[in-house]
Amino acid sequence: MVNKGSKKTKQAINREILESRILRSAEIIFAEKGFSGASMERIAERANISKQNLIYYFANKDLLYKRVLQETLGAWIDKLQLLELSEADPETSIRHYVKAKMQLSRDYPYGSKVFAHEIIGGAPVLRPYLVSDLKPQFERDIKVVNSWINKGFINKIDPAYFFFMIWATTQSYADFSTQMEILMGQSQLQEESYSRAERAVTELILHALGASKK
Amino acid sequence: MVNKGSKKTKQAINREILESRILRSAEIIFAEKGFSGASMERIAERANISKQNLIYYFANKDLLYKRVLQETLGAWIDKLQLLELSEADPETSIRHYVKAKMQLSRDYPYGSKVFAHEIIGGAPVLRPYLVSDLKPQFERDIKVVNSWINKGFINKIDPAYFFFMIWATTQSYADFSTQMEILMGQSQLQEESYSRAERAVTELILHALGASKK
DNA sequence: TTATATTTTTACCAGTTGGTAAACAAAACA
DNA sequence: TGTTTTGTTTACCAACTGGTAAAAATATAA
Repeated sequence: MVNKGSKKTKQAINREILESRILRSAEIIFAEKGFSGASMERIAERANISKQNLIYYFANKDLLYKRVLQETLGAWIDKLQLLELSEADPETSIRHYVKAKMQLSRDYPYGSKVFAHEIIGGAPVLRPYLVSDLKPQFERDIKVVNSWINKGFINKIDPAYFFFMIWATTQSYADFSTQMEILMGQSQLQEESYSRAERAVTELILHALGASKK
Repeated sequence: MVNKGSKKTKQAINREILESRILRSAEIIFAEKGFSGASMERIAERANISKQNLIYYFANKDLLYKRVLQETLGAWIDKLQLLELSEADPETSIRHYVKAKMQLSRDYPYGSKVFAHEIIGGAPVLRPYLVSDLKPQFERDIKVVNSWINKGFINKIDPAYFFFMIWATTQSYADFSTQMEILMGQSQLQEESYSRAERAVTELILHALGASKK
């Protein structure tokens, strides 16, 4: 009882910490094994608690999975809505957009992988969110790019293909990192290598659109 | 006994037909549910045989999974080795390369998805093949692209990023078809829509490289 | 301190699943 | 035709897994 104010009790704080520790563990296990391959036992193990204790915080696996997906999608939408494509300046807009997407791949590699598994599997859980959240945003962005085309700022190509290319390219740095590491002979994509990739991808995309000033 | 020659018995023929029917079923189920989520029961069901009968043809699930991956990777390598990037003519080479990759996405969407699940999950099974088969091919192709750069035919960018972009973009038409269908409001990517995508992707990539003659 | 709410542990189970063993059926061979 | 090889079905099970029930422990409030 009580505690109507804003002060958080020790319990509430610990709860938050533990919940986010669980979510991070779940993210990694789901990314590695997919929904079915991830066991509650292993997720709990990774979070250093018992399986039953995990179930105390997240009543069932579906719920935990949804939370992981929501957190990822939330982070993406937050970051990408901020930058609002500007009608006036394609190059700057695209630079920011690509940079933000690349940073998301770097900062949330596991969430990205869980998302990828989900979509590849037909989006059984995420479909409603894609329709209600992503689609409207997508349609707004399409309009902006169309205005660029009409003003002759960039090449004349259906904007949908343009976005698909950006998404695929940037997300592949999270989703297919394993393949990249094997091919480039690195144990992991280091910080420096990541910013080099960011620059390369940005230039490739600017050229693809014909938005580069050079 | 006997049958040292090349004539195939009815049994052998039926066996081949049934095995490929099983592999097609397995491909679809693995694509949809991932390795762990795919049950032998459901794969058998889809192939219209009993689970035990399935096990008669493929002794265990790991073996079946490996076969599905091998068939896909085999088809890819077959198609892509054929086209051998030509040192002389970047534009034609790239057009063929992109076209081949897009056709693979269209013709083997399920295999592509199984492959994606596998890589995203850390390539536990495919890693050796990536090292022994894909990496050497990759390194040969890198050299060709480098020669283009040195001759000033295309923009100066690390070829690795270039290939990652092509792969990500083309494969996304198989792997993320669900997302694309939701965003473009289509029940499936139709034939016509696919060839439009092929043209768009080709132009985007040619521009990205600065290999377009226009 | 005592009562209450929260958290953790212990014990357990029903459903699913990959796989084995063996009986049974059908085709190919001699 | 009888025999052997190949293919299919039936019966079954051990291991794993998500989840329930409830007891035990710990922290918070009065």
